[in-house]
Amino acid sequence: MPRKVRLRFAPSPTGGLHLGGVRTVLYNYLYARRHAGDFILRIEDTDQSRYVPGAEQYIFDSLAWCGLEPDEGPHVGGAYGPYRQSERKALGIYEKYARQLVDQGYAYYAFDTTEELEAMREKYKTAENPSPTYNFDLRRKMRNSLHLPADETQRLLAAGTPYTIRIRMEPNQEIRFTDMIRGEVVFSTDGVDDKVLLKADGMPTYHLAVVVDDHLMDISHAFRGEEWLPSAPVHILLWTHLFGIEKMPQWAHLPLILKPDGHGKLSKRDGDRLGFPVFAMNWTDPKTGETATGFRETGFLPQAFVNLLAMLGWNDGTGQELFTLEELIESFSMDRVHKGGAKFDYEKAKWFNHEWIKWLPASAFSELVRPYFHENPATETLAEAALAEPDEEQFEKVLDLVKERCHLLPDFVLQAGYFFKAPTTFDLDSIRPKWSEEKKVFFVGLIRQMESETTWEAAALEAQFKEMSAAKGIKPGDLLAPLRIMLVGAKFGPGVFDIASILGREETIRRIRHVLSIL
RNA sequence: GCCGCGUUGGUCAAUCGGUUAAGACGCCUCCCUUUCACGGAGGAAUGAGGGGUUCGACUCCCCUACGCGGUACCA
Repeated sequence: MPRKVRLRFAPSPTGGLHLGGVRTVLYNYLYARRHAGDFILRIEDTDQSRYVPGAEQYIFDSLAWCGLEPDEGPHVGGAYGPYRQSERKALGIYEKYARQLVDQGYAYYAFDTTEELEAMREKYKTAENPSPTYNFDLRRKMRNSLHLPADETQRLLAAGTPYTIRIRMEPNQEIRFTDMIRGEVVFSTDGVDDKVLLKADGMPTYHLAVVVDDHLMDISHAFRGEEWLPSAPVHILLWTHLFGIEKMPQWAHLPLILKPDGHGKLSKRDGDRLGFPVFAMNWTDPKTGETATGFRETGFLPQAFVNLLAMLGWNDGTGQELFTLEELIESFSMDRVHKGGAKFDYEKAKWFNHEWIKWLPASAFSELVRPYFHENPATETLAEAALAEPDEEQFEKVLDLVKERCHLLPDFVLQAGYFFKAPTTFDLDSIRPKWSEEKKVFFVGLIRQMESETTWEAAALEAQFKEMSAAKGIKPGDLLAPLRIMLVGAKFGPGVFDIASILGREETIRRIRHVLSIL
């Protein structure tokens, strides 16, 4: 029987979830769904010093916003819980395996203090080797159960001396594995240090925890960021010693998302510096109180956010760029994931959002747009009041009319705002140079005509307008611009008669009168 | 320093030994539109460098350069 496909996303609750993190979630999620498997969320909170309150909830909320919700996790439960490593530690899960490794001779006790380790690095640092590691060579000079007399080790243990458990890396061995993206990857154990497996506080490090939990949770595929590639040999050895290499999940190390300018991984600071979001949602650091803006609050549609992330490192080979989540699930495959990192391009990101706004009916996002209009100041007239609190149908009609002009949700405020609140500033400079008494007379006549108009449809309004301008011998174009500025305040927006028809008779006349009075 | 992973236009990228080296974003020109957009047509712009292998390399191999990642009792 083929193995059940099970993937996990395993973040540390240390802060906001950024682009790269969400993309890792997405690829795990897509692969799981593509193969009718399970998608699990596991919280790796083994570093108590870096734990940030609220970060875990933030992760749940971000996944929910993106529509990438796990089948199992701390907040939804599941058959493989608990899903927080701090809780699993309390159950003694990790310690048991760490002891087993010591008993088997694959790991050992190390009693070195932080100060001693620092001293060691300082002492053995040279120009050729700026960062000496605790490895097969240097461990001989340290205080551990491999090189201390047996009775001394016993004495230290009995005395309750704090210790860590380190993996014992034997030199000169080749470790290889097949990465789903990179193919065969080979390491020599010479370059790998004796990683700490169990910390002095009893918590496992990532290295031990990831192997133990992936096994216990029956994970079949593990996709993570490329920054983990160098520690893969440790994980492979652990799998070999503990559970058997044949049970190891298939690994894939995802390319990094890079800064748009310069070089390096995209970080939270780049967003502020370059003026675009890097987090899924707004994230306020509880310690500093600083808020980093999110894609959600910037006005991205979750569908667009997921879509653009998917394309950052993957494509289906056909040239298609716009995908729904369902389509992504349908066509996603790991062998089309890139090896090289991708620089994030905010302009392209906005293009994705624009495409999604154009593509979706306004009913799909009107609830997301409404809040942006709520800081509308008090209205002055009855007609305006009615516009300020439009019914859903009217509101969506307006959004559909202007959506092709909007890249981000807040753009609707400018593009649709004049429908609900009369403009307060007018581009009169575009009218005045060509303004004349004759035109004024025309508009006065237009108002009179409008007052007696029986229908209020765009087409009829336009026909009537042209008829009148012809009668006066004025080119319609010379009258259209002023009319637009009267209704909108500036030169943008859909057809003027579409606007007038939505504004309604009373409001349209009111706006024409107003501008006439200040001209 | 050492180890690992990368390198096609400004950016995202197709190509899986033979193409005039797609497409998209952005930029520019024109058309449509008596506004702004949308839409349409077109344009500028790419295989890091050097060796091989081959009848033939963007594609395979080696070297160099460059970039990135790692080198913690952080993940």
